[in-house]
Amino acid sequence: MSLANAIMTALIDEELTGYELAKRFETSLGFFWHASHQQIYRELKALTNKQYVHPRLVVQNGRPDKTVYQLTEVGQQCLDDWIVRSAKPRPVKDELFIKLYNLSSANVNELREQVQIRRATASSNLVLYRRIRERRYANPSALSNRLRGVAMVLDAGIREAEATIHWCDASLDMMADVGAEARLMEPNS
Amino acid sequence: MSLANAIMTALIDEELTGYELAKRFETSLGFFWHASHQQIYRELKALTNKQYVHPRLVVQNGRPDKTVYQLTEVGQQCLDDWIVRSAKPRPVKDELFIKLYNLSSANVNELREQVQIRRATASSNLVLYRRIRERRYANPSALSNRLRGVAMVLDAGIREAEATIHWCDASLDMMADVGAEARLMEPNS
DNA sequence: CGGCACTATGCAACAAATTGCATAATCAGT
DNA sequence: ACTGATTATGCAATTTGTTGCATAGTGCCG
Repeated sequence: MSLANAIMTALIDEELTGYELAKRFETSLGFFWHASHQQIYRELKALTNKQYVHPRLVVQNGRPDKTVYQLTEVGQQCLDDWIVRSAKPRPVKDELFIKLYNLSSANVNELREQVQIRRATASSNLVLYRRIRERRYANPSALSNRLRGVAMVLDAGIREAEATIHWCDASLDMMADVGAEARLMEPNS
Repeated sequence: MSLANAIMTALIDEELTGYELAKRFETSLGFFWHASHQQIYRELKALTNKQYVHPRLVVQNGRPDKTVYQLTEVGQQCLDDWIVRSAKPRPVKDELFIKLYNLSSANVNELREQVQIRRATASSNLVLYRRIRERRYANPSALSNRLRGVAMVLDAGIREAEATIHWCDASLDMMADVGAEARLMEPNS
């Protein structure tokens, strides 16, 4: 149900097409909630059936027509109700952690590489988030309530990226001398 | 596929029943990957079909018999192959973030509460993780390769919990004066 | 001795998410 | 004129995850 609410959130202050929504989920909103275009189109259909959003066909010259969706009163109401209900804890699912549970001299090089990739991703996210913050959320107390919430989420992204970078560095240190312990106790290799 | 690999990881150094696996996913392993018992039983069946694990019936006196699973050679091989392949980035899915995108004077109290809950959870995780680290992973350089990997994951948990706590505190500050902005611009409320 | 929690397993139905494919138009570059 | 990227939409199949239920024995508490 969260996806439905994420979509409705994106529709609060602008009408969007499925495609544009998918774009949002690749950039801004998508930093904190991911969804593919297939999910979005499917969900939009479901939301339309429930009358939570209203589709409007926009005829275009030359290119194929498109459908923009706007949030309805009922949709807004339902979103508001959802917001005040208790949020599920963030699910923990990180493949890399499972892999690290299997750290050995045989795979340490590949795992090191994967940690480096993670670091690079976090690092470029951090640059991006910081830039956004400077441009639009530099002074939180001057923001409207809604933008303040967005600033909080952005702040979470920044802190998480920072923590990830530090963790990667510490982990790379710890992996530096893995390999000394040869596979002596595993005669079958 | 990650669930399969998480299960096989848990089976590396002990035979376990489905039930015992489910326990692991509620505690140790479960701090970093969640799975319900239904998922586990289903996956164990699939793994058995693929010959990645081998079931062994243990007849019990009095209580019903149980089935313990052990990792096979093929399973181990397949796990090893998976480990060195690139890990998917950690999926971002946090309901609370979507809710915060909708911060307003109408819901600030409920959202504040939800942030407090999040803080409390992170805080008790932190205590737990730190205790585990002190007891078993205090001196990382003395650890075997495998345990070193586990220590890294634990470290990630600790850092994430710390970052979450700090974020919650900062957010609660930011939410302190939300509400001043009345809903003057929303006449329909 | 009655009830409740825990061990132990599993089905069925459903919801959510992923993967792969398919269409079809526009626009920029070679 | 051809190629490939981008806009724009969607189906179908599969996998993954959730919810609710069902069974059945054991052991503890009052």
